[in-house]
Amino acid sequence: MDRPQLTRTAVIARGAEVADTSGFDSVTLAAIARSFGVRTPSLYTHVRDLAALRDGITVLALDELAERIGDAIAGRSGYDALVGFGAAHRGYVEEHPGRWESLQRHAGADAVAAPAARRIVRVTDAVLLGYGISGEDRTHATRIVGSALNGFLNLERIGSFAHSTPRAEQSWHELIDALHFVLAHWHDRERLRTKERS
Amino acid sequence: MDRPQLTRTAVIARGAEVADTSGFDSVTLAAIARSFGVRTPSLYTHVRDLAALRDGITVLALDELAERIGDAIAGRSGYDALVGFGAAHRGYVEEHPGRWESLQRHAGADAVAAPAARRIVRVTDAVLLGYGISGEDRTHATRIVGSALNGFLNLERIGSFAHSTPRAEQSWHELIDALHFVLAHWHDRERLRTKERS
DNA sequence: GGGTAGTTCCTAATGGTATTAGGATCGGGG
DNA sequence: CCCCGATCCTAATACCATTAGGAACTACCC
Repeated sequence: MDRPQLTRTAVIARGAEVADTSGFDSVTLAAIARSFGVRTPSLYTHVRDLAALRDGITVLALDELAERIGDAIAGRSGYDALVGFGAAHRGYVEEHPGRWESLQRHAGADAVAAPAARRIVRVTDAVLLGYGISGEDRTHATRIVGSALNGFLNLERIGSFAHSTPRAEQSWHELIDALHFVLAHWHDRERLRTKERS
Repeated sequence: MDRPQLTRTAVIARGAEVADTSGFDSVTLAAIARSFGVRTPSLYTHVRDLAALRDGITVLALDELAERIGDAIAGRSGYDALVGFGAAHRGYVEEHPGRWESLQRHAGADAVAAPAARRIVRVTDAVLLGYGISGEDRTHATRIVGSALNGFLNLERIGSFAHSTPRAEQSWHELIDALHFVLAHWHDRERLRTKERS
C-alpha cells in the first residue's frame, strides 16, 4: 500500500492550485484531500486547520509576488521601475488569480508577520527612492501606488471593467502614466496646483 | 401564535446587518433565520437561495452608496466634488464594512444589471465632467479614480496600513490631492511630462 | 358563514463541510 | 527483534444549504 507523500508544503501548494482554478473560496480541506486521494482528516497532520492552510497560501503568494517584483525592478529606476512594478503585479494576478485573492483579506498574524510582507514594502520603497521621495512622503506614496494598482486589479478581476469600452488594458497604461505623473511631480505639485488656481 | 413578519426586504436587511457586524462571510441563512426566531427553510419562501440573498445585499449596498455619493457631490464641482465623492465612499466603508465587502466580488447577473450600478457610474462621470474630461478619457479617468479609492479603502479595511505610521487618514488626504492633481492636469500632462524629460 | 385556495411557516431528510478522538500500519533505532 | 513515533485511517459530532412535503393561517368567493 503506497502512502501518498503528503507534506505541509505540498498541501499548501495544492491549495494554491485549487484557488487559482476554482477561486479562493473553493479552497477546502475536503477538495484537497480528494485531489491527493486521501481522507480529509489526514490533512490535519500537516496543517493545523483550514485557517492555517489559507494563511499558508497567503504567505506563499506574498513570497512569489515579492520575488516577481524584485526581478521586475532589478536594475531599473523611475518610470521603467514603475512599469515593471505594475507589470509584476498584473502578471501575477493573471497567472494566479486565486493566490492574489488570498491577499485581499484579513490574514492571520502569521501571514502578516511573514518576511515576504516586509520584502514587498522594501521593493516598493526602492521604486519610490528612484523618484526622490523620502521620509513620511514615501509612506504616503507607497500607499497611493499600492492602492491604485491593487484597486485596479481587483476591479478588473471582479469584472467591473468588462462591460464597457475601451479595454481595461488601455486604462492600465493610463493608470501607470498617471502614477508616474504624480510621483515625478511629487515635490512641485503644490506649486503647480497654486498656479492652476491663479 | 404570532408569525414573524418575514419579507424579502427584511431578510436582506438583516443579512446586511449580519455582514456589517460579523463580516460578509458570516452571512448565512442559518444565522439570519436564528435572528428572526425562525427555522432555516422558512427563508426560502422569500429568497431563492444563499447566492440570491448575497446578491440582494450587494444591490442594497449599491443603492445606498449611490445615494450617498449623489448627496455628497450635489451642487459641488472640481476639487470639492472629488472630496465629497471620496468622503461618501470612505464613510460608507466605515459605517457598513460588510455591505462594502459585498461589493468586492463577482456579483450575480442581477446585481450587475441593477440600476444602482449605472447610477454610480453616472455620478462619477458628473465629478469628472467638472474637470473637463470627456470621451474615452472619461472612462479612463473613472477607472483610475475608482481604482485608487477602492484600493485604498480595501487595503485600509484588511489592515495593511495598521502597522505603520503615519495614520491612514493622512495618506487618504494625500491620495485625494494626488487624484485632483491628475484630473486637473489631465490635458497638459503630456506637456508637463515632456518638459520634465528635457 | 363555510368552504377553499394560496401563502407562510414547519418538520424531516440528504449531502456537503470542518473538526476531534482513537485505532491501524509502516518506518527506523535501540 | 521489538518498540515507538509518524502518518494515515475510520467513526462520530456539529455545522451549513437545500429539497420535499405537511400544517396552519388568511383572504376570498360563493
